[in-house]
Amino acid sequence: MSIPSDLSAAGTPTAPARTRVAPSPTGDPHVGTAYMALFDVAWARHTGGRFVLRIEDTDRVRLVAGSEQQIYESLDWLGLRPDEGPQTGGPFAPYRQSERLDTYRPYVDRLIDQGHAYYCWCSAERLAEMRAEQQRDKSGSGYDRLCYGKSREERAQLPGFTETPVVRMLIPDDVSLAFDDLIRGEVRAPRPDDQVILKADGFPTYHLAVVVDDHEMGITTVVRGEEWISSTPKHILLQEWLGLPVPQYAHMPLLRNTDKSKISKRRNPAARLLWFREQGYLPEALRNFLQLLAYPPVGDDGSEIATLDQFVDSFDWSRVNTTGPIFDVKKLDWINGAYIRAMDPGDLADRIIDHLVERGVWTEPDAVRRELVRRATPLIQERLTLLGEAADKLDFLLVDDTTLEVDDDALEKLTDDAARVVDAALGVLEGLSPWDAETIQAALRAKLVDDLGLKPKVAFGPVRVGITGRQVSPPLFESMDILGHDSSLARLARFRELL
RNA sequence: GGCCCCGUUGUGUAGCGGCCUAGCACGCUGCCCUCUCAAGGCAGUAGCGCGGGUUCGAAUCCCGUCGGGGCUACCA
Repeated sequence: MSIPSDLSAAGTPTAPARTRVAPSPTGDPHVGTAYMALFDVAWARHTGGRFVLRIEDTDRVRLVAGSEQQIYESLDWLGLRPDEGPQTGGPFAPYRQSERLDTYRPYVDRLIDQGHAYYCWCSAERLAEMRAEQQRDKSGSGYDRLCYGKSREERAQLPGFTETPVVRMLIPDDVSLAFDDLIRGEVRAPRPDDQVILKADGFPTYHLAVVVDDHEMGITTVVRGEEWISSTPKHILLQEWLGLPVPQYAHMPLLRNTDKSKISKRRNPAARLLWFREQGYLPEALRNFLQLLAYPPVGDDGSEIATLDQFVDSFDWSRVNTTGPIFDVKKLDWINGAYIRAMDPGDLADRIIDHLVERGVWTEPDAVRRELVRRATPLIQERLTLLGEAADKLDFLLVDDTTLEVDDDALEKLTDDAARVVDAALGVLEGLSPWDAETIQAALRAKLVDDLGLKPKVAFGPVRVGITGRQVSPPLFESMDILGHDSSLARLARFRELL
């Protein structure tokens, strides 16, 4: 018998963690945000802590209206609602960086006073030229500190001057480049440039803002993507200069496109978090899938199907992989199907309706129609991968007998027996009672299979096409049951004329 | 280019020096079941990037190499 792996952890209580996810409202929310949020939630709940949402809207140029709202909605949809954030509030409000401008300025002034930061009046053009030159010479990159140690007046004499200055960090020669990572252990990062921390428009850059806000909001564990490893020394430096505690860092592996590049909306539609909802994925399934990326299964007996609670209970940073997983939706499809199969049919029917109405495929169904869908849902439940597929599978039940279209393909594939079969079926079905799946099947089987000696496949094929218009459909007899005696007969009679 | 990070079947993972003739799941293929399609059951397919060490023994440790990725913005 194996020993629970978290036995030792259970003995050493961990202090409640405060984690945060900090997306930028610069477009449709990204799957990466959900991925980070999931691990944030896992750690926060595992330790009895809190999960915070902070909106990082310091890039005024790339700001996209409405995307902040979408962030809330998609996080809620996924069941990862933050404990604190702009929409829920909390003790450290405001949770939107654009509303916290006053808090950053004093930190900047302190850094300038201490000599750790300096003004820079270099124009964008000069900076661009400088970089181009460094490219050519293959000389070291980074700001050349032209402005360092100069007053505004002194600098104004030199070319490439601009009126509105930025503030830069003065990276010392002995910056510490190594830090501890919860997932990777000791990590070494590249030597940073004299990074801008305050932009000309008065907004802080990410680097200053995260450090200040993470501190002000009491964040203890920073969970973010691997792409931030190279920036971490800057953040730690700022924390040291400012005398702030250094939080624990957990740099998650990057989700990737099939070509192994960092997942992007350009190359992968699934990079858009909203895409999953549009496609008809269940939020529980997506969450379960995300939980499997760069992390071993945590379900019973190692099952990959597992609840959030199971994930939370067994959560351990050391189990997070360092390799960036390729985001392949195939597995998600299977998981989604598994969740659909496990649902209560009534709930599933409601979800199907909601989804289809939301997508504009169906109009809001009336009571009769809704009941029809509820009755038919069990027939398609184990045949669904995505919610949206229900429309196509249920269509034949929702259409009038006279408007039911018969697939040309299905028609062509019928054998010469078809007319004979339909006639026989019509005959035996005419006065059939009671009208239920079992009786229908028994009657049809007795007549077509036993009497006419047809193979079941050949016998029921034409009936299926007549009833559903397709070669492939939900179970035939149950479908006829739901359709009712009159509709079924009407369809077969009408179909007979096509033969 | 420079600096970092990473490298187990097609994909997600297990493996933390002997239990590995490398396990599981998805996918794919075949068979069974069967009113079609699914679901389910069974079987099969395919992997430790490469080369050196260390060791009695390496997927597991070290070095190199190759490959992939990230960063290198007044974007996050």
